[in-house]
Amino acid sequence: MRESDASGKLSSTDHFDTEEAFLAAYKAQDYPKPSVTVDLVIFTVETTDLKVLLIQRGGHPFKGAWALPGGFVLVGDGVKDQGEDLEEAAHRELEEETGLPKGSCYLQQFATFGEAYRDPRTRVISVAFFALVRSNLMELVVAGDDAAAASWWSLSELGSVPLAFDHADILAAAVAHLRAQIDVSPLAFSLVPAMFTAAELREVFEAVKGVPYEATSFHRRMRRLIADGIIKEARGKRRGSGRPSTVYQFAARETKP
Amino acid sequence: MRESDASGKLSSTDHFDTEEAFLAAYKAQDYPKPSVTVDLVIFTVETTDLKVLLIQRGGHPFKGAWALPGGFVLVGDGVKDQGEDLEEAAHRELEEETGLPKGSCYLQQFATFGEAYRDPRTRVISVAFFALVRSNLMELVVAGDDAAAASWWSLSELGSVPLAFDHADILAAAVAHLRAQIDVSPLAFSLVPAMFTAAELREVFEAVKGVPYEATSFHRRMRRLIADGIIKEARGKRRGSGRPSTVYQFAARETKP
DNA sequence: AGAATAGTGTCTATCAGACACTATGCA
DNA sequence: TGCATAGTGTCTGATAGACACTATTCT
Repeated sequence: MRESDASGKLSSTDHFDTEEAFLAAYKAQDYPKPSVTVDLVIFTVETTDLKVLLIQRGGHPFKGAWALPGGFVLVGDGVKDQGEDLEEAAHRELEEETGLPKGSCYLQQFATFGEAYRDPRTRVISVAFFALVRSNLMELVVAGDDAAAASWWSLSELGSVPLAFDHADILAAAVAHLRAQIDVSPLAFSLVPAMFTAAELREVFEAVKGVPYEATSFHRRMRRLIADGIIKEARGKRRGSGRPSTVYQFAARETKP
Repeated sequence: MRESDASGKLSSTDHFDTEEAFLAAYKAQDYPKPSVTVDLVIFTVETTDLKVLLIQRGGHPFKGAWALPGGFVLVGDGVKDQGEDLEEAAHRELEEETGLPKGSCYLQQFATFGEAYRDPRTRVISVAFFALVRSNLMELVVAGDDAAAASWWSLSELGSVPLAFDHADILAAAVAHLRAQIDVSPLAFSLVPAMFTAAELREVFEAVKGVPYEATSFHRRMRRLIADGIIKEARGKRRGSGRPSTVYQFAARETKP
């Protein structure tokens, strides 16, 4: 079956001697293709709560329902111009929906959702990304150039809100990925401001994992992060209602002397 | 931009009162769409070596080069018939390429590769899966109904073999996912026969991680797996050139009494 | 008996939770 | 001085590596 035009390769090509000759003669066939979108699960942490940005749909289907931001991957004409990379599409949608420019947020693909009939209109395959917005940037998020409303939702209050399409599944998968990765990756540093205290970093872990962390064990963790060169102390102290706290910064950029 | 037909939603829909009315009137638009394929990284472990199944391409582009098995996702007409799920497509390709029926192998999506120009012909977005073949089933793998050669390659010998398309990247990502997940998931039990010894399971970990494991610590791990109800002892002993070894089996199906 | 493989006991190092304790600011 | 928050010291329990030791089969 693979060698047939319908499911194997794009066309019968064995009679071309060189790859150049083949490509020059190649014409894209017109078999049915799915639409491909990127969907974004945009996270932030505010007051020990993990929050996600949703938009309210203005049109059918699922008119009025809340949904993940997203949009189509632009593929050009598919031959001379193959369009934008998936990451480019995700960054473009992130900026369109939130106003946050590329580079201000961590963005990572985590799964692809392509079940038949997940969109009632036509076959749509959606590559899902999660974005991490530092808590101090959360305020800057505007509704985008979209007429629809955009707002931050706590995960806890989302239990009773039906989301459009299979977006509840996508959101659940994103949370699972974030929870699994935060202990073995520097993801947490993308959810705190560039300068942060031990308590702020701990609150990020608590919000993501949904369980309290021992402040004392967490200080040990901070000391190990310093010993390993992952973070370092920054100048100054953060003053609050008690003893001023040490301020840290992520050190990954300075590890190369 | 999202509200325009080209990049926002599939069509302007705000003038429909109900979702049913909208769907009845909906016609798929004809914007450029990418081709979508599934690619398979099929792993097995033989004699402490992690191996992957590759096929040799019979046509351009990359004629003669070794590549991951894969093929197009069938999407029907995209409206009344939206075609097969991504997992179905992966299972279908696995059976076509190896003769291994659905259910005999573990299959999991791990990433999607959609960079522009990764296929010189046209825009192709590929959802990558890895499959785990039990070592005792490895022999049953036939070349499939494809004329091209299929053979198992050790990861170590693949360093000098250039793969087609971006398949070297896909393979590297698959190995990274497998390595990261094997310690925190039951994946290893899909790489050994249904009945296995401690040494066989240990060899799977060694092959996947690429480092030797202490046999003594590994026995402790077996005892904990039994205590946690993950595995259980099977009847009989495996006889070899030394003391016969205990035989174990995965217990996940029997945890519910 | 000796080789070969399976499996245990025990010491040690590492790390997390628990909790008592000290440190340093503010009102 | 009392309160609030930051941060340390230390005990305990769980787990991995190292290694000496025992167990069971084959030749």
